[in-house]
This record gives sequence, structure tokens and C-alpha cells, in this order.
Amino acid sequence: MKYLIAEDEKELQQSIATYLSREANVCETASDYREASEKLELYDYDIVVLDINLITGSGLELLRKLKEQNKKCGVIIISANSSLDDKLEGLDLGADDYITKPFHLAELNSRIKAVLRRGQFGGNDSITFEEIRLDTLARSAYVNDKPITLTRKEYDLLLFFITNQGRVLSKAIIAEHLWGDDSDLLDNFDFIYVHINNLRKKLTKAGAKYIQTAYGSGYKFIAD
Amino acid sequence: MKYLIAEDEKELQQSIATYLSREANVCETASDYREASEKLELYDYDIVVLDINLITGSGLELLRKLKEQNKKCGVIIISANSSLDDKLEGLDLGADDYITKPFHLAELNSRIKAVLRRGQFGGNDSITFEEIRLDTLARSAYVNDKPITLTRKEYDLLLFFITNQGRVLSKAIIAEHLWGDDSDLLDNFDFIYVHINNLRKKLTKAGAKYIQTAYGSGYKFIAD
DNA sequence: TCAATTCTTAAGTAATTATTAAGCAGATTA
DNA sequence: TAATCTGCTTAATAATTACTTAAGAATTGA
Repeated sequence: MKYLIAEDEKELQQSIATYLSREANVCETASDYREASEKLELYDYDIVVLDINLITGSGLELLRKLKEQNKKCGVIIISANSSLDDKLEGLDLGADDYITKPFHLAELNSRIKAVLRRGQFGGNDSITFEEIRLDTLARSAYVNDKPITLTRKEYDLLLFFITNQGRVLSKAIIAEHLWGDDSDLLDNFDFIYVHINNLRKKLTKAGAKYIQTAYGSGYKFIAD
Repeated sequence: MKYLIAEDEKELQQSIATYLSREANVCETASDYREASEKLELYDYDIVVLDINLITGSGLELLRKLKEQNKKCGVIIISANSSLDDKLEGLDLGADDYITKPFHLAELNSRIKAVLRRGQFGGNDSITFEEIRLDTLARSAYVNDKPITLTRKEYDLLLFFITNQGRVLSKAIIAEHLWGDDSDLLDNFDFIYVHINNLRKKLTKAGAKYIQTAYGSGYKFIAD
């Protein structure tokens, strides 16, 4: 399950992401219109939590765009307490639910659950790729139903590969997804080599070698 | 209280499970005849919600088997609107009630409640995991039928583990469930180490060591 | 209210995992 | 083919996370 949190208040954004990351397999954030728009074009999400009052560009505008593209994801709008109109307009535009600031995270979560339940969006606890299976609740990995022990970073890396199979992932993107936003500034991704190497060793040993190097661009996870 | 939902329509299954998990201590699902049959043999349930029109194998067949085994659980049949015969046959075979698609979840819930009330089912409000048994009314715990004394927090922790078996539970989530909502903000969960440690000691001493550390992610309760 | 139990804090230790760094290997380009 | 860039591997060091214990707070029950 993949969530996107489009919220410009950094603190709230982080609270939400932290809270929801246990429900989602992938929980990403966007801090402004541009970033959200970009991510929505590049990736598929099951749920988008959208603050309708994004400073840069309107959240409603984003929602309109989203629905034009006919993406199959549930949308939950966050709105400031006053703006009833925005809410209604949002629902008109195809949002699935809304929640008013301030709110409890548990409340947001149960609304997401409700949207997922009544919609056709997402909904599976294990992810497979060829003979690899990830149990996302137990955070455990299997190759041909034999468990392999992964560290946290290795698991996250493998999950990221599988949920983005076939796509070339640059070291910068991998770093951003596994280490968060602060790594924008880094220009040294040496440590990724190490994690890739470790994960490769474990997968190869178990008989599943799918991490391919795209020389000069990054890596991709793909069956030969 | 343990429920089993035998329903092959994934979406409906999830709706029911999510809705009823509030009422039940353990609410499990089965998607086909084989899975349901297996679970019924392995575990005891207080209530079985059985879709009589399971694609694979007949629901009626399952019910017949269930009653042959003389299991003490209440059975509520879900039937498609037309098949009156199935309903009657189901009741003949010993089902306790039926409900016709489509139905409101609240309706299903109140029928379950009614069955529980008038039946002898669920009188023993206990949850088991391997050799561990929790008496949820007395809030007491047993390992191989020998009582072990737990403090409140230890009991709550164990209950939380057992009802979320196999799932990685982060310290933040554990804190939230045992200490309430305010703990979102806490960034220090040191005290959890202590409770985990205490519970582990008691369980281990009694011969049941199921709390596994998922380094960097949390803990999970699982049989090797 | 007092005594007993239970919870939390704190501090030191242990274990695991992440990152750095350096040398090597393979690829690409001129 | 030399020069350069990119990626691989390994081992060491650093950082993080977990465990354990004991003592002081807080809570509970009589």
C-alpha cells in the first residue's frame, strides 16, 4: 500500500507520515504543489492525503489534475476549519473524504481505512515478485518460501525495488526514499553501494538475483 | 472472543473483518473452503460467519463438517438473496442464524450478538496462542494451564501481542495502544524496554518465548 | 492513610546495524 | 590504450538500538 502526504506544514507532515507509515508499505511526502504533482505523475499511490491549502498552487487544482488523469487512488482532503466551501468543492471534484484541522491522527487513519474498504483501492498484506515474497505486516522476506533475514535498511530497499520493479532508480532517489528529505543535499552516495551489495549477497545466496546495475544511471529490479 | 469470516469475496471479507474486529479479540478470515476448513480444524472460534456460496467447495459442506466435529461455535450463514433453499438447509444443518446479501454490517453484528447471547458460545472468553491462554474476563494468563501472574501493563502488552501475532509492532504503536493517544509526541520509549523485558522473563520462565525483536523496527509475537 | 505493588526514570552495558574509507575492477571516452 | 569515471568489495569505525538492573515515583487497594 502506498500513501502520499501532500502537506506543506513540515511538522504536521512528519507527524502524519510517521503515524501512517505503519499502515502503508510506502509512505511518501510532498511539501508543495510542484513536488506533489511530480510524484503523482511518476508513481502510483493508493491513498493521497491532500492539504487543500497548500501555499504554492492550490490543492484543489492538484485534485482536479489528479482526477483528470484518472488515477485510481483514494483522496482524503485536509482542510482548515473555516473553509467549508473548499471541502464541498473537493468532494465535488472527486475526493473520497475530508477531515478538518485540527484532527487526531487516529481519526485520519480510520478515514483512510474506510476509504480503502469501500473503494477498489489497494489492499494486500504480502507483495511478491517472482519467487520473492514480502510479508509487509511482519516485515519479513521469503525466497521460495524460505525466510531470509534482512536488516531494516535492506528490507526497505528491497521493498522499494519491488514496488518500483523495472524502473531505473538512481542512487539519489533511493537515498531520498530510504533516508528522507535531508539527503537532497548529499552528493556522496557511497553507502548505497554497501547496502546494495549486502542485499544482493543475501538475495543471490537464496537464488534470486534481480538487482541489475544500470551503469551511470542507477539500479533496476527486473527478471532477466 | 474469536471470530472466523469465511467469505471469498475479498472486499466484503475485508469490510466484515474490519468492522467486526472491534467486537472480537481475534477476527480471522478465510477465502476458500480449504483455508476455512484448515483453520477450523486448527483453532477454536466462538463465531463463524460463513458464506454458503463459497466458490471452492460448498459452504454447506463446510457446515456439515463443522457440526460433525461437534465444535462449540455459533454459525451465521451469509446467503445470496435468491437461494432460500440454502438458508433452510443451513438452518437444518445447525446454523444459528442467517443473513441475506446485501446487508448492513451493523445488522450482522447484532445477529452475532444475539447468537452469542442465547447460545452457550463464547462463555469461555479466552484467547489462546500455542500454549498460552488468556482469560479476558479475569485478565489472567496461563501457560500450559499453569497460571502466571502478570501486572496490568504486562497483561495488556501480552494481549496486544497475541491479538497482533506475526505483525511487527513498533515501540510507538505499542506505546499508543497501552498508554493512549498522547504518546504520539513522545520520542522516548525507554520504559517499553522494561516492560518487554519483564514480560519476556515471565514467559520464558514458563516455557513460552515468542517475543521476537525486529531490530530497528519493533517486536513481533511469533512461533518459530 | 499506609503499605504493597507497579510503573517510570536513569545509567551502564551489550548487540546490531550503518557509514566511512580505501583499494580494486570494470566501463566509457577520447 | 591511457585516462577517467563509475561501481564493487571489504574491513574498520561510528552510530544507533536494545537489554538489564536498580532505585525513586506513582499508583493501587485495604
